[in-house]
Amino acid sequence: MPPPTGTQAVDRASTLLVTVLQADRPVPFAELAAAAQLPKSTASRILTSLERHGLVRRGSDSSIRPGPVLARYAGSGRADALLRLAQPHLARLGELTGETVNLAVPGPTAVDQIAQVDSRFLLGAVNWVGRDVPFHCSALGKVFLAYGAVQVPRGRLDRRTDRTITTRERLDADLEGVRRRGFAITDNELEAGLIAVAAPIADADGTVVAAVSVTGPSVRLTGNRIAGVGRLLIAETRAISRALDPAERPRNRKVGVA
Amino acid sequence: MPPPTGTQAVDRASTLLVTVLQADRPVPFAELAAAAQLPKSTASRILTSLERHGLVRRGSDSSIRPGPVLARYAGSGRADALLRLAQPHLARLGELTGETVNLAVPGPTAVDQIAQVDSRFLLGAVNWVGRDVPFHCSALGKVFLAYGAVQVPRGRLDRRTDRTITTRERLDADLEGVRRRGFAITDNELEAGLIAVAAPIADADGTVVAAVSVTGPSVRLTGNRIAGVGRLLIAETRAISRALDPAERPRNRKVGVA
DNA sequence: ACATTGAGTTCTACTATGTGGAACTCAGAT
DNA sequence: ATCTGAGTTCCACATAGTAGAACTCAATGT
Repeated sequence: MPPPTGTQAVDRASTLLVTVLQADRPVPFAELAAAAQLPKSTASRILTSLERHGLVRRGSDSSIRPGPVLARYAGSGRADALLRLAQPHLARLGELTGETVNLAVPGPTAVDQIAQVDSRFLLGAVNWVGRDVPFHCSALGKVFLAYGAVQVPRGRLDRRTDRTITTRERLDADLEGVRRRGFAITDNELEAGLIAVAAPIADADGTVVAAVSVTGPSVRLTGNRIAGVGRLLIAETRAISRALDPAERPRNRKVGVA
Repeated sequence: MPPPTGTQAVDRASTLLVTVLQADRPVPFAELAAAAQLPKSTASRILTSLERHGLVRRGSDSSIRPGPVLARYAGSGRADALLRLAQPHLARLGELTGETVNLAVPGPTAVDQIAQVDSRFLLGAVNWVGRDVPFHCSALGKVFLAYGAVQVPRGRLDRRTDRTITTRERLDADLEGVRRRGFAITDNELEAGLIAVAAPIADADGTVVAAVSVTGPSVRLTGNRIAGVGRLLIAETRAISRALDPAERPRNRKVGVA
């Protein structure tokens, strides 16, 4: 199912930009064009536009890196308050559990990861930036579903393992459980051997805007340990929600035409 | 002179994205479309694409804010090393001079501002994010010209005041002076009553990649004070260049196709 | 010194793609 | 219940983007 609505050029530009942003160092032009599967002429043209707007910068060796507009944005403060506020809490969860901790927000069609604290163990969840994690079979996704941050996707519920929930009724029942408990669990539903627990972060209005998860292998995250992790998660996510409260109001200041 | 090379859609998308990044809070959709001078249908379509790629996010009230990809980029470290390293030095320059301090990189056609420390006085340079500051009549621009970070623009040299340098010969002479002194000066050349002093930041190879300026009104930045500011600038920019050195090497790690 | 290769930009003819007005939907006001 | 405003979807048209080929420039080899 390719993009339903027509915007090829912008999609391509976005792909290029995202690739540059996710690479951890300047991306050589050729590699970038290849990664985006674009003929070099097209890639060149699009990058010229992005450069004009300061979104990318070409080094003297003509490798591509994030541009001044992004540096400025990243540098000074207004970068998502969420991450700054959440960071210490994520770190603490990492300390306490030793497992992989993730912060995510609801994307249009899948869970969007924002930050990750890596597991202390050798066997742990790898970094999944850019992977497509569906709502119905991830702990983070279930949190978003349970608290109405996203709608249950139309169409068939993808089966990822033999334990994946694929019917609406069973999913609804599970989500009810999430709301009762205050945290969501996925137990071998996304990938065999993988267990995750997640709890919601709400803004001042009580709207769920993000979620935090703890993920590990089923050999470590067993029975009652899950309940304990759940309790920790609730404590930390509540703290984050509280921290989020007083901020996030002002909507003054008009946008200039430059 | 509209964009010479053809890329309307990407230009429009960039404008939208930049606007969102520069606003200090979520931008209401209508305002955004207006700022970019786009019919709402077009704006909507483009934003849908940007959202698909996680570059923007639409709040429940459908105001637009930077998306998870940007939050992630901003949040975790790889945001321009330059700014992080320079920040304390800029702050110190602000302390010592009391004047407006700017960090900038060479853009394709003009000086690209990255960060600013505001003047302690009431009369000082305002924030000029997004303004078009030409190379030949700004201190920062002259630094880039003098050290070959950009070429002297073809075509007529724009006259901004009666003291603006508009001939190649006089500009070359001035740039020679910049190289001799180690810092550049603009005295009433960009705007009446405005004086700026700037010095270069070089990377490990000695290539000039950025510059720092101190800007103030001619009533305060007089004669010998300029020399003193120049000396301060050189000291701090040297320190930044040195700090920049050991980093910025690794160009391993391939870019995945996601 | 001259040919060779490779990386990136510019050119150009073709048509696929993006455009924007109008119609539509939805939510909140009156 | 009707209106108003905000945003999304639709659709016929032509503008704007596409990709191959030609071109430029630099680096490398003989």
